[in-house]
Amino acid sequence: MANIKQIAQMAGVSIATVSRVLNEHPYVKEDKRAAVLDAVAKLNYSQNMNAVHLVRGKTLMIAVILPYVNHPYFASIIDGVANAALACNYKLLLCQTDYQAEEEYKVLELLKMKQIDGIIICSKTISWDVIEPYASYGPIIACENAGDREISSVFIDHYGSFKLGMDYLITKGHQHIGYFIGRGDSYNNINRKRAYAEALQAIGETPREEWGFDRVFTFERGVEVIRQILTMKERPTALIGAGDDPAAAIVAEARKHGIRVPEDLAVIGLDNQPIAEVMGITTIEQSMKEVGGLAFQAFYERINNKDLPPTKHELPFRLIERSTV
Amino acid sequence: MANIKQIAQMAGVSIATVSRVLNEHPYVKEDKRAAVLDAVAKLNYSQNMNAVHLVRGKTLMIAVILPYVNHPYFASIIDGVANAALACNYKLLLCQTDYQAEEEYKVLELLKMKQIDGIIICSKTISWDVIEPYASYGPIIACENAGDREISSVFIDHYGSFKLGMDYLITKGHQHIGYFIGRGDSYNNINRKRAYAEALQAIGETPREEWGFDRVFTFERGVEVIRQILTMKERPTALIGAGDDPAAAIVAEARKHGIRVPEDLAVIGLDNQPIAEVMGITTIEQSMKEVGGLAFQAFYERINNKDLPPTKHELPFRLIERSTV
DNA sequence: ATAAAATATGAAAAGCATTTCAGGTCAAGC
DNA sequence: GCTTGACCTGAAATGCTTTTCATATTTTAT
Repeated sequence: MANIKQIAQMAGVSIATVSRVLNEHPYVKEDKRAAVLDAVAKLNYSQNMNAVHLVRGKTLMIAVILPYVNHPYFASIIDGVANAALACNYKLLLCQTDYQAEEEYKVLELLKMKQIDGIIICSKTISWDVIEPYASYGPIIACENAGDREISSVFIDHYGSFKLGMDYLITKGHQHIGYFIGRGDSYNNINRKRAYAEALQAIGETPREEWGFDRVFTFERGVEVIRQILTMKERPTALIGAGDDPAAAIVAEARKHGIRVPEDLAVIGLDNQPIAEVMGITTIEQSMKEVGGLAFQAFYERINNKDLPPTKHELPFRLIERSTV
Repeated sequence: MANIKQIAQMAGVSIATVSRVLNEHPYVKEDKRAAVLDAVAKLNYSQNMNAVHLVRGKTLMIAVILPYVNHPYFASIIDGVANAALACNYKLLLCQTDYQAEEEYKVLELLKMKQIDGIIICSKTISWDVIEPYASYGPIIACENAGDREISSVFIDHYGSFKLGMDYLITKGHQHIGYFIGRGDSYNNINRKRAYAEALQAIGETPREEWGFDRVFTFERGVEVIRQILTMKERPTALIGAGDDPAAAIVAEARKHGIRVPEDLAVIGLDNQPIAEVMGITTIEQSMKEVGGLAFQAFYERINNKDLPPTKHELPFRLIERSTV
C-alpha cells in the first residue's frame, strides 16, 4: 500500500502539502493540489487511519456497553445511538458484555488506551465508583441515573414509571399484584421493586416473594412466569413488568391456559414496543431510542468542549391504556 | 499520559524490554520484568492502541454491515457474530447503513484504511462487483450467497425455504397465496419471489401483483398488510412471509377483524423467533445466530491464514408446524 | 575444554500522517 | 517605495510502539 511519502514524491511536493490536500486545508496552489489528487488516484492511496488516530489522539469511535444486543430495550437504545453517531460521523463499537465484569473492564481499558473516544453505558455490572475514574480519559455517559458524578446521565424515572403502573392497577381495584423484571440487582430494577413495594404498602398489602419474577427478559421467560403462576394456590390478579416482550408472552400463555386477560389477570408491559400495540397490551411508553440519541449528544458535546460539566437529562414516560388491564 | 519511553526510563531498561514485558515475550530477566511492571503500575500506564495498530497493521476489529439493528433477523446475526468475536478477542464495529450506498462505501474504505481487519455483510445495496475488489484489503464475509467470488458466504437457501413453505401451503389445499417480504430487490428476496412464482406456476396459478407485499419488516407493516387485504374483493387464503414479527402482527390484526386464522387465512412466518413460538405461528426455522457465528469464524480463519480460499457454508432450515396453517 | 545453543538486552529502524515553525512570494495600502 | 498581511511551501518534530539486528552472557552438549 502506498503511503503519503510516495504520493509526495510522485506529485513533486512535500508530505506536508499532501497532508494539506488530504485534509482540505487552505493555502495550496491549484496545480499542486491537482498533482496530489492525481497521484492519490494513480497509486490508489488511502490514509492509514491508525497513523491518523495516533497523531490526532482521537478515533471518532464510541463504545456502547450492554449485556445483550438481541433484546428490544437495548436494540432501541443502540438504534438511537447509531443514528446520532452516524450524523456526527462517529463509529459505534458494540460491546456485548453478558453482564461479565471482565468484559466491562476491557471496554474501560479501551478508553484509556485511546482506542475509543468515549463510552455509553446502557447497563452494567461493575459499580460507578470503579467506572468513574476512567472518565478522565474521555466522556462516559450512562443510560440510567448515575448520580452525582463525572458521568453524564440520560435516563427515565423507572421508579416513577413503575409507580404509575402500580397506582393504575390499584385504581382498577387490584390488590394482589405481582411483578416481573430483568436482572433484579440492576439500579433500574431496584428502583422498580421499591416502587412496587411502596405502592403495595400504601394499600396495606405486603409483597409476596413468589409473585416477584426475576430475570424475565424474554418471551420464553414470560411463558415460564405463567407456568409458575398456574402452580400457585393463591394467584396474583395483576402483573406489572419491565418489558413488552415478556408481557406479550404472559398474555398469550395465560390465554392459552384459559386465564382471561384482563378479567382474571391484568398485565402491564413497559416500553411501548410495536408488539404491545399489535397485541393490545397496556404499557408504559418510554422512548429508549431517544435515550440513545441524547446519550450520544451528551457525549458529543463534552468531547467537543472539555470544560463542560457532566449533564443530567431525564425523559418522560406515559401510560398507554389498551386492553390488558 | 505516560508512554513506553517513560516506563523504560523509570525501570532503567530499554523500550524494547518494556515492549517485551508488555507483550509477554520470553527472554526477560525476572528482576527487569518486575521493575517494568512496577513502573507501569506507578505511572498508571496503558498502551496507546493506535500506535500498536499502526505498527502491527491490525486492529482486531471487524465491521458488520446491516441496514437496521433494531430488527430480530439482524439482531440475531449480530448476536452470533458478537459471541464468536468475543471469544477471539475481536471487537465489533456496528455499521447501520439504512441501505444507503454511501454508508456502505464508508465501511469499505475503513477496511482499505486499515481501521478494521474485515467485514461481515448482512445485507447491502451496492453490488458485489463493486465490493469484491476491497477483499484485497481484508476478508469480506457475506451472510448470503455471494456467488463465486473472493468473498466467503455463510447462507441459507432462501429459495428452498420459501419453496418448502409454499409446497406446504399447497399441500394443505391453498391456491390463493400471497407473500410479504422485506426489501424486494435484495438477493434473498429475489430468490424468495422466484420460489413463490414457481410454486404457483406448478399448480397453474399466476401470481397476483396485489398479493405481494414489499417492505414488510415490522409489526406496523404487518398490520397494514391486513388492512390492505381487507379492502380487496378477492383475498388470498394464505400468506407466507419473511419474518415472524410481521407474521405475528398479521395474525393478531386479522383476528381483530374477524378473519379466522388459519381457517380464513393461513400464515407462515420465517426465522422461528421466540414470538413465533409464543403466538403459535407456523414458521420456517433458520438459525441466523448461527449464521453470524459462522460468518465470524470464516473471517477468523482467513485472517489467520491468508492463503485460504474463500469458503461457502450453507445452513439448513426446517418447517415448524404450529397453528397458523 | 570447547562448540553450540539458549537466554538476555539495547540501539535503531519501521510503521504513517499531522502540525508547527520558519521562510518565502506577492499584492494591496499608505 | 515600503510596510503589512495574505498566501504558499517544506523541513523537522511529534505521536507511540513493535521488531529486527547485533551483541553479550549463560547454559548445555560433546
